[in-house]
Amino acid sequence: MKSITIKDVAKNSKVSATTVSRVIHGNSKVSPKVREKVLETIKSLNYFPNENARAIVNKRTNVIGLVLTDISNPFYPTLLRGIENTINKSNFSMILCNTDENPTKEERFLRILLEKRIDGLIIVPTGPDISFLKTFEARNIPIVCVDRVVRNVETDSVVVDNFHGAFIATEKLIQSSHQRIAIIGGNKNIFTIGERFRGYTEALDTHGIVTNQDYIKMGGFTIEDYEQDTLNVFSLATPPTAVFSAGNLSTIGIYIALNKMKKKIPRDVSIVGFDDLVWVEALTPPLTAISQPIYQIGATSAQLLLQRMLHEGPSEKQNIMLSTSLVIRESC
Amino acid sequence: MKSITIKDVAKNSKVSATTVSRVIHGNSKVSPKVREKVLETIKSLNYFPNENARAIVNKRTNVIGLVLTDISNPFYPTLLRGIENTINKSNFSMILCNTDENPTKEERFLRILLEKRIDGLIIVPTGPDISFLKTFEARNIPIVCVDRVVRNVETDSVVVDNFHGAFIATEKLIQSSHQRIAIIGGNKNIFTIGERFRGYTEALDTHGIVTNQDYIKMGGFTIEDYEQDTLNVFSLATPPTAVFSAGNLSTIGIYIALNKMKKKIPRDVSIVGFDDLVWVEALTPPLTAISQPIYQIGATSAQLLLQRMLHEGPSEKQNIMLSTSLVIRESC
DNA sequence: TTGTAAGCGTTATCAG
DNA sequence: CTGATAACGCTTACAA
Repeated sequence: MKSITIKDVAKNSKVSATTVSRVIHGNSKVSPKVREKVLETIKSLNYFPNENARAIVNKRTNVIGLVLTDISNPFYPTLLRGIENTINKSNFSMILCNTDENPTKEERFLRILLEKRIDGLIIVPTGPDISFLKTFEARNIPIVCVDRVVRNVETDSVVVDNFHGAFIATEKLIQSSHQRIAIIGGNKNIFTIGERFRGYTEALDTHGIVTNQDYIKMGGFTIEDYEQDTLNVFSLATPPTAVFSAGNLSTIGIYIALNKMKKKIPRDVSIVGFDDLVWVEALTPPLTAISQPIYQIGATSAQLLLQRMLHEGPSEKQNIMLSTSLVIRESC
Repeated sequence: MKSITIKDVAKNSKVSATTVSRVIHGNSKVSPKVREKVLETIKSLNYFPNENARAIVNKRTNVIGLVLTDISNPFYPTLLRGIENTINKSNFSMILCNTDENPTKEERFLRILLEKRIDGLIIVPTGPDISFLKTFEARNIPIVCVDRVVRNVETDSVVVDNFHGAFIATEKLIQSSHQRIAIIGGNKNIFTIGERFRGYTEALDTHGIVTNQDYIKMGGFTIEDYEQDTLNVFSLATPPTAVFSAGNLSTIGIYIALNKMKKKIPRDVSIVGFDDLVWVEALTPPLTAISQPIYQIGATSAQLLLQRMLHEGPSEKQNIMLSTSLVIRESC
């Protein structure tokens, strides 16, 4: 099954491969007649240039890698669209990899991406030290960290002010005169979650509320975990009167548990959640939530990456922090 | 900035490039000593083979294309994971493209994927006639259609029994002694939605209920559309007593609208929805829903594609239809 | 077991 | 404006 190459087009058009190549990208001068003819046979032969061959001579693949933890987390699809819509304008494609927070998987993916010679990388790193990124750096392949940062190599980055978001979320609860405020969320070792936990603690501190260790349920992973955490914390002798949900999955678990316990929101329990996703408005009552500019996070990181890949923009690394806002609904 | 190539490794190991090549994929015989030496210098030079160069000689990229409408639709992330986890085992990577139901975008992506010489394609086609797929077919690039099918080329496919799912959903409502049943959903021209609409109609027919055109709100696109549709249909002089939500976005709109109208579910209105996503259980009350084996749809299509790419399995195209099930909760 | 040389599909250089 | 020719990084006969 011989594939049609530029030579076939050349032969059929009675010109050289060079000429065909020229009409294809259209930079160089080619006589109108010849161009016409070539275009014609390209069509008739149904010829499509081989990007891999191109890549090897141009040292450029027009592909970027997107490495994130799990596209199933409702945060990511919007992020991805922000990235994709931005890079598409410059004709880049994207290879997607899900690490599931597993550094081994992550390294394997990075290796594959490197071998495919991607032009740039956008990554939500599993941890603060990704040694393989050194290899990218050494080859001058631009890296943008999103949502989390890395400390062993200097990269551009786009994150959100998780600390402040959590702070105002917790403060909102305090201002609604709550004193016994629980926090339910995932693993604190994850950068964003750690920041949110800090924000929660700081808000309590600022308002002179002593943190009750029993009200801290950090370390869940699945919705079921969060559901159980909620059940547990509200079964305490002195249960909290409010809860800050540090992530979107925990919000689901909390609502499920509270529904099962027949607790009315906000009468019995107030809630503020992190992440304002489409379905939180369908909850009863609609969730008061911290909203992140998710799409924009994606678009911004893609812009940063494009700048680097096209060698535009400043040479110093940029570290952008976008801000969050509180969307008040009826759960608090 | 010269990149390190196989020749550098060869030179530094005092062997030929051929030998290096051999130790890299490990098929051919190489003396242990030489192998050792080569491996060593590969490490010390931090050499990584160039997959593009490889691709051009092997006529194989180890990349597949995944073309879907919009990863933001909560149906897709799970589908994607089913695909990814399956192809990763065979060391394939995936380029993701979102068409937004736009045939022009779709064609552009397909062209790009073709030029990148992907080994296989998984696609949720925007419509029933995607002419560009002919080009893939002509080049023997395997295609698997997911969730929807195409009629102008023969492909493997994996779909779900949308008709039957909608049928039993509607029937469930009827069996709860509803007669005035509305349907709210997206554009009927989309294969899956059309099938669901058929299922709804057929169920009514079967049970001798005449369909009331006023109860049919098909054509929404955004959550706001569905919210408005709900508002409208329940403002009718003789409003329905139940509603079948033909998609997950419509479910969100319906709950929002019903909440606003202070309608109690299921006391005032019963609901059955299509798609059993994680958050439907957090709704009040939890949604009775048609569940699709989303992950499995993905995994199955990836398996089909792998078979073709590795030239295993039967030569006749396979058209697989997976079944749905009704998950009963409290909204009906 | 190892190496030489040709070839994969492009593009860039340099003459003409 | 057009065409040889070399080069990109790798693999695979074919020889040795």
